Amino acid sequence: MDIYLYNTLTRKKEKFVPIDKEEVRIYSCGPTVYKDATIGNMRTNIFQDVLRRVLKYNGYKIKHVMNITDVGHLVSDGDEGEDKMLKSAREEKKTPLEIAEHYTKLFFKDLKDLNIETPEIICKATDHIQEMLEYVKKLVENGYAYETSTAIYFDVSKLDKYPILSNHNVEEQKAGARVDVDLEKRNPYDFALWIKAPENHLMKWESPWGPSYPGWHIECSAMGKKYLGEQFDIHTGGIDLIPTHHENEIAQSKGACGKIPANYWLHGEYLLINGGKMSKSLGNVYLIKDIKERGYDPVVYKLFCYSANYRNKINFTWEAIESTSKSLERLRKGYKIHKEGKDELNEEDKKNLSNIENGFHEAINDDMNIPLAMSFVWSAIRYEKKSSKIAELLLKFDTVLGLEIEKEDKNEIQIPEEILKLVEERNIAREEKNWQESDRIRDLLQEKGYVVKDTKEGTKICKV
RNA sequence: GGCGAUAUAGCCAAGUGGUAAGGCACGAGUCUGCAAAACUCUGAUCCCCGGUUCGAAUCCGGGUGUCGCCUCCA
Repeated sequence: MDIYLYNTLTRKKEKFVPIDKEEVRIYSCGPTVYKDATIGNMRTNIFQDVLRRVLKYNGYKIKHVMNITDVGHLVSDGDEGEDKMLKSAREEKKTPLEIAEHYTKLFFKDLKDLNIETPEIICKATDHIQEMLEYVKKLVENGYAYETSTAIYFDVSKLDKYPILSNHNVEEQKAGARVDVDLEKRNPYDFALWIKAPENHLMKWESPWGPSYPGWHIECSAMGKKYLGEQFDIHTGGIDLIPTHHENEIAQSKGACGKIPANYWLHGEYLLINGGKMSKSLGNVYLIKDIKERGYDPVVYKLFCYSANYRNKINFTWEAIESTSKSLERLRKGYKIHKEGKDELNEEDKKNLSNIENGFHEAINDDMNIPLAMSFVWSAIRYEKKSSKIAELLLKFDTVLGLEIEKEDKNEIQIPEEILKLVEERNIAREEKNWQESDRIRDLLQEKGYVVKDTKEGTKICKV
């Protein structure tokens, strides 16, 4: 079955044809490890993970590279300002290395919590200084870069076309150019490839231009080329990377190798908080940690992201998380019921299930239409006959969704002795039809944070 | 000001020419001593106006609203 992906380069949904028939090569722009990753960042990681899983579902092998930016990402893209790593190091009174290690660790913890697969290759910018330097030298040799008193700049006017991903008009922007113009820059859109380090700069390396450090965009070009070659299949990132980072990455590749590095450019839309932007000043920046602290399985957040297409904005509210939490619980329970189901499936059932499977496959192959795919998952869950065959199908779907559908409800385990004793007392009262006493104990349990459910299989208890 | 996105039931949302997937909530029912849970059932003609068409949520034109980017940001 063909796969279709929306390509930012052409602004169209295109049939996906990999360079290599068996292995798909993907590059994803990873985190700048100077602060906590937000749930917004994680939305992008979730979409990238779904992409991997969909490709695998279709039988492809994956070679997926993700970078860790631990140097070179400046506070301002005007190439003024401080390196983000250094700023955090100063503020937290740690070394840049400590900062990077700390936040890298937290980042991978989030990925694990969300059941996101780790890319095959994780590469740190600071481990590839030589590759980046070579890349810059190449750009200078090819006539695409020039030196100023502060940095080596990329000359965008040397390209046949500069903004090719985004539509902004360079000429018009020039007219309204900002005040803090670097007079040594030839064009307003020229960006720094390599930056000369001031005297006391913490992170710097020897180079033909003296002690210096890389610009933000060069790492992805250099590492992408090293691990995936001059041209690979898919490049992903958040939508905000389109006008600066990815535009500049393409510029660099065209200058150094004469080609656009990836055939398909996929971008994940933003997550909104209560209908607006997530920002520190509004105090609405949430982390995966916050979701856990409210007692939700982090995977709930992942399922929440599945309610909309990755190319549409999605609005985060705690109400939505609560609603999604119920959905996840029902999915997992539904799976369990099928797993233990003993119904025989006839030809008719097999045909129905085959239709569900096809519908799911078509949906995920259509530019990862997960919301539509989920409707087929629900059809399987709610299928009237209960059979382990359906459970197997659900597990197959979960290789794409990664919802840990087979995970048992934690609440049914680990109930304290004291609580179990009260439940026992209540059951005795119920047997004696002493409803007053049994209801009293039920209220007491409620106060202690537990809810009882009297099912046919006996009384069950779980945390509120 | 420039660029872009979006407007579908109470909420989230799929659907881009043939009479509206799915999830959550609400309501009804089954079950239960009651309750909860579970299960079943139930709801929209698609922002407004005009046009194209046998036929439009879906195409075209105009309008209105919301949001994002253009400075760092996934």
